[in-house]
Amino acid sequence: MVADNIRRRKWQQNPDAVKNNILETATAIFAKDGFSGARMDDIARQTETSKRMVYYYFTDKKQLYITVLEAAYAKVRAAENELNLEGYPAGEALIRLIGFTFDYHRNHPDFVRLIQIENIHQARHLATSDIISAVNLSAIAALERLIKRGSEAGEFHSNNDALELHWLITSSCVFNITNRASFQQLYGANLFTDDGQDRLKKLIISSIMQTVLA
Amino acid sequence: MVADNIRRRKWQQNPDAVKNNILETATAIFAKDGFSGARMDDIARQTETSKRMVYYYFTDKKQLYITVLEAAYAKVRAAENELNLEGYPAGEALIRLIGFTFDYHRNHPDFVRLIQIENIHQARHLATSDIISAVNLSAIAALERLIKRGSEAGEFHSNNDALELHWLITSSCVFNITNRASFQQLYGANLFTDDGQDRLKKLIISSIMQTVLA
Amino acid sequence: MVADNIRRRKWQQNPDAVKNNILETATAIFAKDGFSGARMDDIARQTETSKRMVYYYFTDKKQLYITVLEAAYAKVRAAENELNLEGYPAGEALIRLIGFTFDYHRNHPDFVRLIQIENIHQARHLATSDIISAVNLSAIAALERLIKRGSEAGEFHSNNDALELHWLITSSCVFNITNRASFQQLYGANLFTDDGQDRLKKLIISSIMQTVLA
Amino acid sequence: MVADNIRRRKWQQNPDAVKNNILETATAIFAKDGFSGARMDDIARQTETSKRMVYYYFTDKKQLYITVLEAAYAKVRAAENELNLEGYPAGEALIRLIGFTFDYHRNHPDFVRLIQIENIHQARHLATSDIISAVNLSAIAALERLIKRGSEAGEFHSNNDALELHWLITSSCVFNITNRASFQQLYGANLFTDDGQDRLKKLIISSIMQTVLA
DNA sequence: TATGAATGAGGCTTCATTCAT
DNA sequence: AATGAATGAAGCCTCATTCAT
Repeated sequence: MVADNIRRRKWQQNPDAVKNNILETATAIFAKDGFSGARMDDIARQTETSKRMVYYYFTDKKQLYITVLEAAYAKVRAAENELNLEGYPAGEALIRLIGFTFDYHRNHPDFVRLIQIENIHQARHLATSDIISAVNLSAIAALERLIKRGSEAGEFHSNNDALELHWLITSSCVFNITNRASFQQLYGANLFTDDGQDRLKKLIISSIMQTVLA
Repeated sequence: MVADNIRRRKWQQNPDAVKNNILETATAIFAKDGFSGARMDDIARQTETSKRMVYYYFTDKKQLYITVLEAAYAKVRAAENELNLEGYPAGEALIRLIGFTFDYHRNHPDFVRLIQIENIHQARHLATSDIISAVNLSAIAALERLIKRGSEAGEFHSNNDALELHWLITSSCVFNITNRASFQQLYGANLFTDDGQDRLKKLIISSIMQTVLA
Repeated sequence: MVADNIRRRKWQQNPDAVKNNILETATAIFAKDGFSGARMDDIARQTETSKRMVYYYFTDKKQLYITVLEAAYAKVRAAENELNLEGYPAGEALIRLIGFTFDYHRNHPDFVRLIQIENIHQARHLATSDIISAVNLSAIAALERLIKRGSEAGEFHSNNDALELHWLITSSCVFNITNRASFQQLYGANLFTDDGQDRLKKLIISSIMQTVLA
Repeated sequence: MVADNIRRRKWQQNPDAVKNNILETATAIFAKDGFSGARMDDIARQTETSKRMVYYYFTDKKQLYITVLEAAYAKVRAAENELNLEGYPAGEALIRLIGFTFDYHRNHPDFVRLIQIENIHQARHLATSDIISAVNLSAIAALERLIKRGSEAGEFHSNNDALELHWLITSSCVFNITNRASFQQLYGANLFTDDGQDRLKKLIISSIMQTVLA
């Protein structure tokens, strides 16, 4: 606002700042309006640069969208790495992982919405991104190690499947965000207050832990 | 050409058939491409009538979309009524309900996708539809009765909340459809074969039943 | 100019007139500016309809260009059919053919320019048009029959090749138009007055006839 | 990277090399895509320098194009000087000139294509170039001397006009290149094999010599 | 009720060029 | 002499919708 021109200058010759600024704006708008619904003009306008710059750095709408998607996934990985599941007994580690997953999705609704949008488009863009596969496979691998640890320690029963478990955990955590609007519309806001969310988190943890434990 | 004309004439006598035809086509296309992604031209072309008729009967894109949504919800209600949960002991009834919910979503992916799309648009259109609220509230009421029965019979513990339970059941069943594309893309198709789906269904049932049972 | 609205109405519901109007305008502009140089906006503006109509009937710039090209070729065929070479002794028929070719190109500079443009683009669009091949092969066939007649009558020597002859005739007639601008620029306008053109026509006829005659 | 820097430095010491490099690249691209079709970005990218240098040395697209055109013409002049027609009897000299013209155009398709492009743009840029006129007038002068020699020697008849003859020779030689793409597309590649080209060259020589000789 | 023709507004993208260093 | 970043103007095309019959 203050001295728009000066701010412009600041961007100039600072490609990464410009790119990040565009990416953040685009993330919000794609998450809000979907791929087709998003307008390149809107994105550009909410950016601190020009429409031309969006194309300069991201080529076209589709590339921009893919980059947004990749950046969102990269952020999850970063967060997951900080969890340090290896430092806890398997049971506790799993509880932490479920809690983290629940919270992460809750705190990053844009990320969840992007995946949802991607699914509506048959995950066509995911297909072309190596980065994204990598992120996710590493998450499964971590869970596999965790399960193995739990089984060997006698904490977990021996039939747990990492992918299925991941699916089960993710399903509720994702749904919690993706269908919040329709749920709230139909049944009121009770489940989405802080209290309600705590109850749901405990519900998920309890139902999953009982399934996993020996 | 002649055959074509005859078919055309058939429509002319039968407005409801025309409307249904348009509605079915629109359902498929909205489910496939989302609201913004769907093209009125595509819908009209895949219809057995003309574009003008689509507007004649449904006014504009938004109205058409809302009608599609309402029609989808109406179909669920019809299906649920056939379940007759009252005829079984509470535990068995709940297992049947979860199984039904899983299967129903699986068999009606377009319905699920429409709700997803609706959520991406903040359930704005749902808000305007009375039909839809009604359908859902009756589902919760049925579940409440079931839980009460289970508690009274000593089968279920006494702290189960119908809405939370509905949320938990629905979450996995919906996610199973909505995020199938991205899951498959990232982790392969194993979970989505008939076998894989059976395993997931059992997983949900088991995790939920252990949470509910006394 | 007079009652623009009324004229608009006249177009309405008269697709062929609209299409022809667009095609003529587009022919002139593509001939003048080349494919890349031509502006869809210019074409639309010089049309008696709107830009939207151009796309409605011709899909995109490329399709419009191809249609223009095909229409131009179709016109040549129509003209050639009126020549009735069969009605003259071979020698005279050939002289008429050369003269016609010279005059036709001279009178249809847009046609020639279109072919030139097409050549600059490596005749890529010609490749996709069946219509155009057909037109041209029939021209060669006619020349072949003419040569055969001339040989059998002893008028022509027996080694004439239709395709080579066609090439030789066409080369000068085409060049006369395509390189007129640069020639005139460099050597003045003398060759392109009516007199000059008559001299050139005679020169071509004489040089070719001497080559063909026995 | 290191090697790249070294190469860059080499240019820095050698402006003419940079200019030539740009000019050659630009020649090829203008010849391939026409004026409007050529992209400054493409030219710059295929260059061994940067886009900025293109503008630094050649101001803008139009100037670059004109310079390309002039450079192409300059090269023809150099070639023609090596012909030394004066050393042969007029008839033989003319045959050599036709052959040379045919071959030269065939060996310099880019040059021919540039002129073609120039003609499509009404030779507007040629108009502004003194260099180019000079080149061409000297060609006519040489032919004039040749004809005069032939007439005086009784080899040629006395009505030959240098400009018309130049036009006749050039027409086929130019057309051979400019319309090769469309010809090949429509009638196959036979005329453009080495054999085919020899036959065409002989055809031109024969048809022209018969016209010129006494 | 039905239809092919028509359309304004707005979408995405690309161009030649210039700026700050 | 050299460069990567930046840009306004203009290009092509598509959308939901309406009109005349």
